[in-house]
Amino acid sequence: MPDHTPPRRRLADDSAEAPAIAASTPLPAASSGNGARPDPPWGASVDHDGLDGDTRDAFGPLDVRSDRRVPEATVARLPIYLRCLVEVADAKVVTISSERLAEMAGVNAAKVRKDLSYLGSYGTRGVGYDVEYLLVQISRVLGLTQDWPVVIVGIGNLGQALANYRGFAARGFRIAALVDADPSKVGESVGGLAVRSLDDLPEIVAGQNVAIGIIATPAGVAQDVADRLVAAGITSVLNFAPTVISVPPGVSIRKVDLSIELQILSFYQQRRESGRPVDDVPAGDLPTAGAPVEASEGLTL
Amino acid sequence: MPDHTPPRRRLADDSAEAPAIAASTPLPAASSGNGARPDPPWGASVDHDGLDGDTRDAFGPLDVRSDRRVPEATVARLPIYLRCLVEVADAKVVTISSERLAEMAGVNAAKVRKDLSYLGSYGTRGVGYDVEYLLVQISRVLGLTQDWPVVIVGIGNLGQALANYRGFAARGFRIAALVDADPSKVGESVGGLAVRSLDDLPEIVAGQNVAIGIIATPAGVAQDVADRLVAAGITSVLNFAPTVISVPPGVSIRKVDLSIELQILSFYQQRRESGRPVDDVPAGDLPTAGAPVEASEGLTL
DNA sequence: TAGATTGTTAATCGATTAACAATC
DNA sequence: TAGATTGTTAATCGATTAACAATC
Repeated sequence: MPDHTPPRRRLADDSAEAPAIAASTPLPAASSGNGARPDPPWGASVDHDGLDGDTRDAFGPLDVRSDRRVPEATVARLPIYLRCLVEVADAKVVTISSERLAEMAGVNAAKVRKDLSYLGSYGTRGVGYDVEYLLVQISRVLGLTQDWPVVIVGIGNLGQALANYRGFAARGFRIAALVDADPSKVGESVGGLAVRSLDDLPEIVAGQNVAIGIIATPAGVAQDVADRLVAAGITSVLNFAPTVISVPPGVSIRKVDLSIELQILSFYQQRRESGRPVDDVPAGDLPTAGAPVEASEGLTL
Repeated sequence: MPDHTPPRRRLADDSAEAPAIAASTPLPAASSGNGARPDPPWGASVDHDGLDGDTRDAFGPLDVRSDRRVPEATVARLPIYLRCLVEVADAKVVTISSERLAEMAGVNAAKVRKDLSYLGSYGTRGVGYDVEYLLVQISRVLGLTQDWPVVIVGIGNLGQALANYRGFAARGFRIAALVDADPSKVGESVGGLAVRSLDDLPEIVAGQNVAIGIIATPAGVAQDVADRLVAAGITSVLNFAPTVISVPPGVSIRKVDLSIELQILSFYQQRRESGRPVDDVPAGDLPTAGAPVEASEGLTL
């Protein structure tokens, strides 16, 4: 069986610029022993970007760019792989094949290999991927080796639920502050934090170096809140308000829209009920999965 | 200016099989007068599916299938368009151009036209789309002309927030029941509903004809809950638990994963901070939008 | 060596978008 | 008629996936 040797690394390394792996506990993985990651022979083979051939791509074959472009769809799947890896690491599994990882993540094995290949050559042919090592690499690529303070704006039902959500802290997203426009809410304690005024935003963002803002307000004020967040220096926004908001270039935005998800389900449900062909099962953010995952992580959502 | 006449309809109509437009109030739009929709001349031009040519598609040109295939990406955008239309309808605007709708939805105008063309020819050249009419058509396609009872499983922080979320009912998703496995929670009242036992699931689903289930439990029990939902007869699942769950074919599943969204933001944030080229701004479910939407709908999320 | 499994290629598919004829 | 705007085409782009040579 697999005579496991630490995987070689082929791509140019960008860890020089990347933040050092923090001693804090950014990942659940930290508790499952990621200090013991294999120590691969750095620079064993100093070759270029691996793109040799007719691939339609802007990189010339000599362009050793540390910032390999990672497709958007791949970025969105990396957190899933990470979660699966944490799970198998907790079970003390040392190596994992793309096949098994794919099964757990609910995707195609070829997709897993392709996705991971954007990060570098972290597998070993005939063996698989070293779980701990891959886990650390994905964490690094995702920027999870550092702590990200976040601010939540809008402390209604959802804001409070988010403030109490343990899964954020468990993944290195520390809630730095809760903010609300309603004076009657300011000062109230939620999840161990005192709610602060919307006017304190600039001070909070600057003082605690907050880069990520979460909008959990009613739709009507979401754009205004977004503007204030951006003005205060926030450059990543997660929007839960059921409205489209716009941000200037250079600011990232993602949205989570509860009603929209239900409406999408409604579409496919209706098709089924009216006896239509229902070509494909619908459309998760990720496909329907195929694995009997027996999840661990004691999250009390 | 636009001499507005009711838009013609070109595609084969499938309203024969589709549920009748309910008299209930499935949409906020109901309150803005959608009873007054224009009455287009049905069957004016009886033509086929419009797919004539070399498009790689399974439909033969003579195959008048009522169930036009709507691309997944389009389905995911229809709820956004709908929301924008409700907003302009409330402002008593009668027609809207693809350009304006695109601006509001934060997408490309060509995309709006292409998306809407999958539903039929509901616009009028030189004029635009009749707001109320388009609104009704999108609602119908999405299955929002009927009421969808939903059951929420897991009444923790998030489950309670969801139970109190007014946006669901406002869009025709009636919360039929709240369910939890914890006996100490059963009987408790949340958002005006008594929490029921997980064991009551079959009875609830059958008795109230529930098709959609929402999982808001910890990851560890999510798969088991999904299995029970499916066994009880649920065929659409919205999963908030941070784990991949699998369901049999014929059951739809979508997921909302809070931590994953933050991790994706972290990726792009890190790229920016480390002075990388940051080719593209990241990756919302929908793009970054471009419109100063001043939202209405008084949702108290 | 034989078996296993990666990393990459290339085919294919689906989604996006500019452009423009159709037509109000 | 002139201006506006749709609906559709076709080019392009990005994502998926089977297949297989490389190699452990």
